[in-house]
Amino acid sequence: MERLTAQQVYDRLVEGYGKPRWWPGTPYEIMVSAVLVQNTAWTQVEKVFAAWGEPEPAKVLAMPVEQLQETIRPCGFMKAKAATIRAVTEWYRRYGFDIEQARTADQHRLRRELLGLKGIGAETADAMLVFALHKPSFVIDAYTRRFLDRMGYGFSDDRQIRRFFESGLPADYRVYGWYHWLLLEHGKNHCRKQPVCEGCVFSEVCPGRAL
DNA sequence: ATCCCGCATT
DNA sequence: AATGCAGGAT
Repeated sequence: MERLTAQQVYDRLVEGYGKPRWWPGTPYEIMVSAVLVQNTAWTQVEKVFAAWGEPEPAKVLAMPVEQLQETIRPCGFMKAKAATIRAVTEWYRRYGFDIEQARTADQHRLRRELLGLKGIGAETADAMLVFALHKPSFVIDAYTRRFLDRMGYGFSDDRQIRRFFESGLPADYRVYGWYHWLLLEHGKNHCRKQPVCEGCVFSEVCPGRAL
């Protein structure tokens, strides 16, 4: 059975969901919200920023940890996430809190540095790389895995998934970011745990379809 | 595989 | 009362 290429999947997602959106906020907000949203609904992140305003890295480092914990409480895991936000902010300080300076660094070096921070796993690191640091490092999340699994690609680990996307697309961080947003939207609307296959743009080619 | 946390939804 | 949510660490 012939499977769609990464580019064909992308084109079909655009048909289904229209022009992709982008991760909202300033680069530092994006990095902070990437931590806050871990295993947490996006509405909780919005709640935190509505009360917090725009977070500034220098102020975060000057803030007592308990205050930071209280600020992010609605997102859960407050102790762990507060420590991670501090770690990310201290990492950012190495680049003078200057996103342009950080962007001049090598992509794989940045990825290794982020993965070295406690509380930053592959998914969060890649989200930061794409949306804040503008590096083409494909974000692989639970939605992505479930979609590919249902579509019958048969990938057994994230390395294979990464190769599928990164060798099948232009190395453009914008495409990676849009793609991630589209997969997220698809996972929320159709390719859920309990799939909603009516109206899915992949329904004729998906072996996992439930019709 | 299991536990971690807070909040919305059902 | 139970489940689920842009995960990560052990």
